[in-house]
Amino acid sequence: MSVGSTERGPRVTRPTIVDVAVRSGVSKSTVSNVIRGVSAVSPRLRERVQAAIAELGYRPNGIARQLVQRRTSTLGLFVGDLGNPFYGELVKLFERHAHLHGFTTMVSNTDGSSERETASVDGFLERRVAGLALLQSSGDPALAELLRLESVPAVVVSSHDPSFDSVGVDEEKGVFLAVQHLAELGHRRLAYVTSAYVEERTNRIRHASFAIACVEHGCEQSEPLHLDVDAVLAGAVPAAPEATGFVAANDLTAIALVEALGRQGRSTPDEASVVGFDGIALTALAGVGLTTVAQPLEEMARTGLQLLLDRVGEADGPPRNVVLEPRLVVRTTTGRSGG
Amino acid sequence: MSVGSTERGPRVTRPTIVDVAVRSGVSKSTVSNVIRGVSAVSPRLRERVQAAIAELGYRPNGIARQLVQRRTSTLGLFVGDLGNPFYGELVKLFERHAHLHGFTTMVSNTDGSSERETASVDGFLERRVAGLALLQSSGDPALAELLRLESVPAVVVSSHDPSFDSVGVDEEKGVFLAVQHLAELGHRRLAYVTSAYVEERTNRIRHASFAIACVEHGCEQSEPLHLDVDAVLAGAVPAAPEATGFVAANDLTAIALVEALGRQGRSTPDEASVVGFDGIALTALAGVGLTTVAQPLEEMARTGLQLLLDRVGEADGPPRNVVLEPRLVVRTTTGRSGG
DNA sequence: CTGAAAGCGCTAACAC
DNA sequence: GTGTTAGCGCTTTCAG
Repeated sequence: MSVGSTERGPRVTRPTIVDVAVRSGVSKSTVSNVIRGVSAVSPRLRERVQAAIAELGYRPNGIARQLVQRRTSTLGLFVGDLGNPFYGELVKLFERHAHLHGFTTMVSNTDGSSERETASVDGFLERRVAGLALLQSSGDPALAELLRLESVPAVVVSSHDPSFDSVGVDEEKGVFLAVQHLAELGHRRLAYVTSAYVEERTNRIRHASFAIACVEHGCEQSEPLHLDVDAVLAGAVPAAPEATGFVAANDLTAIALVEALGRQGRSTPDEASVVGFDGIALTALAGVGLTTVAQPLEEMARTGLQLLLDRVGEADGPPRNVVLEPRLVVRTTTGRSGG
Repeated sequence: MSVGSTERGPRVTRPTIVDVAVRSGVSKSTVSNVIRGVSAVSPRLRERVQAAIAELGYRPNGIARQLVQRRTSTLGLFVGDLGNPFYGELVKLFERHAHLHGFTTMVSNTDGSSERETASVDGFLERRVAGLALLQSSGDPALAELLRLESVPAVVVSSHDPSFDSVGVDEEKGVFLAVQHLAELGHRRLAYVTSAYVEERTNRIRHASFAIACVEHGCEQSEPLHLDVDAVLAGAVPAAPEATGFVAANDLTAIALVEALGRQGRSTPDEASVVGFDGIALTALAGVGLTTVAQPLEEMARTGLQLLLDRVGEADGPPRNVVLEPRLVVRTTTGRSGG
């Protein structure tokens, strides 16, 4: 028989539903009924129970509930780098919506490592999460295979994956907008720039889209550049291709590129134009003024959660892949070719 | 009697420890023993059990385990704004260390709202988190009172709170370094700048420290400025005091300030010098080159987790408050007064 | 070294 | 309406 402390305040063992039942002179079920607000309980009893709950400082044990219900209201989130404001913002929005639906989120920062991913999946699965959201993943096929095997609801957010439910922007369109913008400004020689801060699959599709868009706009493609962002942060001055227009795989890479070009004496937008991808709010500020292809973060988070909750709610059927529209935001890192 | 599916692959009901026991012809306890790796189990049985586990694709149910053990290995994290890279980075580091210690983290983004905080505490408490980390909090005394009442281990990270275990930087020292730097550059008229993106308690202490440091360095204080960062992001041109040196309450505010000053035709560092606080990596890039007071994030996360785990491990005693050293990072938003 | 049995705190039939 | 009962899947004495 559990006792708990009769007084509120620091306690060793928390009061249980039985304590509440005893104190209010009713059965466990009645207490349970008032807690859950189901099946009519007479006002008198309800009041007594609520009083006992307040006096005891009782809090339902969610663990026990989850065990008996054989389901949790916990979602597992994978993100590559929370230090990237794009993902920080995305996690924040996703968590906000999840909270609105009564779900709590567990976060795993994977640093893009598939070992870390796998380890976290194990943890999440043992904790019986209701579903998983991959805000950024290593793309390791073993992960997809594992999730399918375990048949846990999962959604890919901010990227595309035909084998999962997913929501992301129209990558081709986004890159197209960037190239079109540069072409209209008179740039004829363009270069694609990526870095370790870009998810590999995303990088591939953006790069491919870049190549296509260049052809469509009659632009010449320079050698693509793989920028070492950390080195730039540390003060290095990496070489960059001789293009006048640059399309970066994401904003983080773009601002590092602007910095790197600056150190070579190639200032934006006079000597070079740079377009980013993501739409990080910060990039609007402090001399950055990055021209970029913005993703509809809010809508992405909302849609991603919805897709996931649909699956959690047993929805069946083939994967649904939602494609959102990107938007070009012109600021000050792009200008007419040749000044 | 639970059955589960005998084949691996999509399943409705997962195999339990009983399924494993039956399949390997041993008792539940023996299976439990091999899972937990405790109490010597004969190699033969262990092998049989492990084979059954693999064949069934069995995964221990953490929920059941947590229930019977009456404790979880889950930590609750409060953060005001994950979109602020400072906190994104902090959460990432904290989660990393927690993971290393076998803990999983649940995140709640509070937007500094104490209602949201309270709602999340309820959720966390029902889920019986082992401990709570406040990476940023509204400072609402009701929250502190609630946590004390519930006697849940808690730690405040990146800020100070005598009523909790906490780890943060020496705020006075940090602001002192900023003011000293400006004074040495010949600035005699200084202004303190804050915004809605600064935790209130942190703001108060930094502002107070600023006042003291100004006196110590014989500087004049202009009217403090409360900057509307979102308005700046949206393109507004807010007025700023006539000082030549500015100390911002954090980096986000600082870069918005640099931008706002720029729009008034007061470029940094020529017409005005700005010092931030936090040390967000991004501020090193792309024309920002923010001079700032950097906080030792990694050490903060590590120490914070350690303090928390000590409490989770029943450690008793008065609150421990760890104070870390801030470091001035001079970049390009500060220069000699008058050019 | 292995197994049987008693719960952890709660929900969800099913009786009363 | 309200109480009784049988578990959810696991750990943990305690016998054998």
